[in-house]
Amino acid sequence: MKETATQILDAAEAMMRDGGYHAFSFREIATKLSIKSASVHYHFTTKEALGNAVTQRYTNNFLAALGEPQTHSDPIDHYIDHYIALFRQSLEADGRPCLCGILASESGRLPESMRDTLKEFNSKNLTWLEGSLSNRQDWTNHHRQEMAHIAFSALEGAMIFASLNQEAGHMVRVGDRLKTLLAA
Amino acid sequence: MKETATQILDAAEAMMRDGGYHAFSFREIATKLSIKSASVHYHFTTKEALGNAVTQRYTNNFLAALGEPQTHSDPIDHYIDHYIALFRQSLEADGRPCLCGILASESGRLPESMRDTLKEFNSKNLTWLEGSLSNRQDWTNHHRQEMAHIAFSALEGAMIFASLNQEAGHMVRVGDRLKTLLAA
DNA sequence: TGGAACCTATCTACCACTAGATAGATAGGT
DNA sequence: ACCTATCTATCTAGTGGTAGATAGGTTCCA
Repeated sequence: MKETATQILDAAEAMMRDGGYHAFSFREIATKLSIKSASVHYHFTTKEALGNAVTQRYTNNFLAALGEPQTHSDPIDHYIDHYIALFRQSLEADGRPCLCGILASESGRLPESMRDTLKEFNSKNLTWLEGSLSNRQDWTNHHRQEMAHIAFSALEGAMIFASLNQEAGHMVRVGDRLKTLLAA
Repeated sequence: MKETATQILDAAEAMMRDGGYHAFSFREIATKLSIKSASVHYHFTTKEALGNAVTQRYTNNFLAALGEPQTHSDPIDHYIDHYIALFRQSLEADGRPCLCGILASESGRLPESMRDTLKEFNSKNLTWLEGSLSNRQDWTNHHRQEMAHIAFSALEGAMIFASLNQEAGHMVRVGDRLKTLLAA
C-alpha cells in the first residue's frame, strides 16, 4: 500500500485536474481515502501547502520526463514527438488535462506561492522547447522563441478544448499539425 | 445607473474570469453591489442559473462582435486581425482572459448545462474561423479545419498564459505570428 | 392597490483548520 | 529485558466562518 501522503497527493491532483484549486476539499480527499480530514491536515497543514505540493510534484515529474534537449542531436521531429506525447499521455491516461494549464486559468484567485510555481512550469517548458528548436539554424533566435510560445500555447489550449469535449482526438490532431509546422 | 441584474452579471463575469465558477459567491457579488445576497437570488435563483446567464451573454456578445465571415471577400489578414483583436481586447480591457477558456478548463466540475453552453461557444468559434479561411482555396477543407483548430487553441492557451504573467504582450506576439502562419 | 425590488433573518450543509487524546511503533538508557 | 521518552498517524469533537438557498416582511412607484 502506498504512503498516505502520496495517496493524498494523488487524490488532490486528480481533483485539481478535474476542476481546479477551488473545486476540491480536505473532506472530499479524506472520504476518498477513508480517513478523517484532520488526518489530511496532519500531512499537509494548509490547503495552500497541499496545492503547492501537488503542483511542485507535477512540475518535477513533467520536467523529469522531458529530460534535457540540449544533450541530443536528433532531428527536430524527435523532440516535438516526445513533447507532444507527454501532453497526450497526461490527457489519455485518465482523461484529465495538464494540471498547470488548469491552474493557470484560475490564477487570478490563486495563492501567490502557487502562481510562482506555475510561472516556473511555464518558463521551463518554454526553455525546453526553445532548446529543442535550436537545431533549426535557418530560424532566428526570435523566431524560435515565438514558435516555442505558439507550440506551448496551442498544446495547452488544445488540451483544455479536448477535455471539455472528452475527445483526445482533437489534441492529437493539433499536435500532429503543429509538428509539421515546426519541422517544415 | 445600470440595472441591478446587469450589474450582477458584470460582477459575476469579472469574478468568473478571475478564478472560474467555483471562485465566486453570491455574498461576494452582493457586497460589491452594496446589496444583500438574498437580492442576488431574487434576480438569479441559483448559482447555476447565474453562471449560465453570464456564459450565454458572453457568448452572444462575442459572436455578435465576430459577425458573419462569409459575407465578406476581404483578404484573410482582415479576418484574422479581427478575430485576434477580439481576444486581445478581452484581455487588455481589464486584464482578464476569455471567460469560456477559463470555464472550459474546469469543465470536469461544472454543471452539465454550462458545459453545453461552452461547447457551443467553441464550435461556433471554429465555424467562424473555418469560414474565414474559406478563401484560402489552396488548402483542403481538412487542412482549413486543422488550422482553425490550431489557431483557436493557440489563442486560448496564449491568453491563459498571458493572464498568469499579467503580460498582454505574449498574447499579442502569438497572435501576430499566428497571422503570418495562416496568411503565408 | 398591486407588484417589482429589496430587505431581515434564518436554515442546512459545508468549509479550512485546531485542540487534545490515543494506539502503536521505535529508540535509548540502565 | 524492561522502562521511559518520543514519534507517527490517526481519531473525536469542535472552532468560527461561509456556502447556496428560502420564507416572509418592507418600501416604493405606477
